[in-house]
Amino acid sequence: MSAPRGGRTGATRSVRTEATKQKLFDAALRLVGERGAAGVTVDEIAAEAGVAKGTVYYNFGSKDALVEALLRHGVDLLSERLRRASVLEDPSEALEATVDEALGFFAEYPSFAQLLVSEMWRTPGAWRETLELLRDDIALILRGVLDRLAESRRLPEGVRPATAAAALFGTLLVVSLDWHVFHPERTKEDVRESVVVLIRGVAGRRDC
Amino acid sequence: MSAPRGGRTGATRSVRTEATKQKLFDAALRLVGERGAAGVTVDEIAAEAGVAKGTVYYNFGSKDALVEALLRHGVDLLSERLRRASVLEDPSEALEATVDEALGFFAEYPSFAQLLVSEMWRTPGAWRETLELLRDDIALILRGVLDRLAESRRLPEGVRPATAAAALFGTLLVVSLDWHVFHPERTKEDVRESVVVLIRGVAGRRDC
DNA sequence: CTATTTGAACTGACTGGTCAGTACAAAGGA
DNA sequence: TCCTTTGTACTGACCAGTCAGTTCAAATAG
Repeated sequence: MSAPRGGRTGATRSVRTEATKQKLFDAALRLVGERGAAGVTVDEIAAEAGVAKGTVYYNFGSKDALVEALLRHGVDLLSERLRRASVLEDPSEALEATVDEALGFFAEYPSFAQLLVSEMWRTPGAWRETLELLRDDIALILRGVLDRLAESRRLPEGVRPATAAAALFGTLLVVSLDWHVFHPERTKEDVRESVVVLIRGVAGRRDC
Repeated sequence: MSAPRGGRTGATRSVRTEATKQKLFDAALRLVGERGAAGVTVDEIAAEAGVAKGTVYYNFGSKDALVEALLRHGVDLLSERLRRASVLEDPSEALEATVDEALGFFAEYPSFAQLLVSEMWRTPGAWRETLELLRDDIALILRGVLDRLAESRRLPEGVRPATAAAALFGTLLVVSLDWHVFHPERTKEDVRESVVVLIRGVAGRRDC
């Protein structure tokens, strides 16, 4: 993750800092995901991380900056995984692998899904700019898969990849959240299977 | 919409009150949708509605109660419209009409879509119970359409209506929000068309 | 090898401001 | 007459951000 700050001693510097930042990330993600950025106090985050309040400001400068770092970090992780899955040779396989990665990621970091869904479409918002970037990042990856799918005629005539990408993202996000919040008893395989079957319906091999 | 508070005098009660409540709903919906419930003050809502702060408390009792009323009111409106569309004779037509209504509703009340998306999957949350009810309300309607679709073999083998319902809701919500927030230049017809085409892909007539 | 210095990392009490909710006297309206 | 609204003033809790001071590991000096 982010390189050590401009320090001169280059070497092992900031092993401590990096650990602290990680603790703060974990704590902040959990709390902010559950109760929203505005619903959590810096004191709570610090307490949850087992760190003094000043440390938050030492490391991130402000509450907003902490949340922004959280968003970037999470999306970087997600897009990395999606990107890797999305380049599989066969477009259909790539789509399924991408869906798989997204579900896996949201299952692994449900709080991030909550944070994302609750901040992504806020209109003025402290993170407009960042969020726009992040959105484009994900959208581009999904569009890539869908474009290739369209090229090999595996998408119904007339479907716009851009719309399909938004729809796919919405589906993945909402299915994951619904699973986590309202049906935690369902297994990952079960959810995965339902979504994949569903998506094959629209983007399956056209072999009938 | 929601009946006057436990009033005794039944009759013409609250013509004025109803107007005041409506002004508060409109103002609160706009502000809360944009900045989130925690990001808006009661003073702002009162000012936006052109009403004294005390009036908010006279009519709703608390900020939380106001937001809860807002959620209920909005979902009542939405589910009413969806329900009406969902009972069309032909399942495919019912699905398309339902999609149409949902997109229309979210286009008409984008702030409600924002409020919903940012509160729906919050885990402890002041409105857990209410939101759970609301979610079931919508989910049931969508499931109804999809079940009928499955009965008439227009859904791919193995698709679970419950998952499909969540997916559909996620698609509608996210496509609407993306349209409103990131692509406001697109026309309603254009968006509608792309979604309908997309959905026909998975739930179209199996006539190949 | 021991003593001293340096500075990044961290601490937590404190401040200034914000905001939900209350109080209440004085209208206005049916 | 009673229900509703207004406007203003107030309270008490809460909270983002600050800052003077502490800790400690590594660098430097003797």
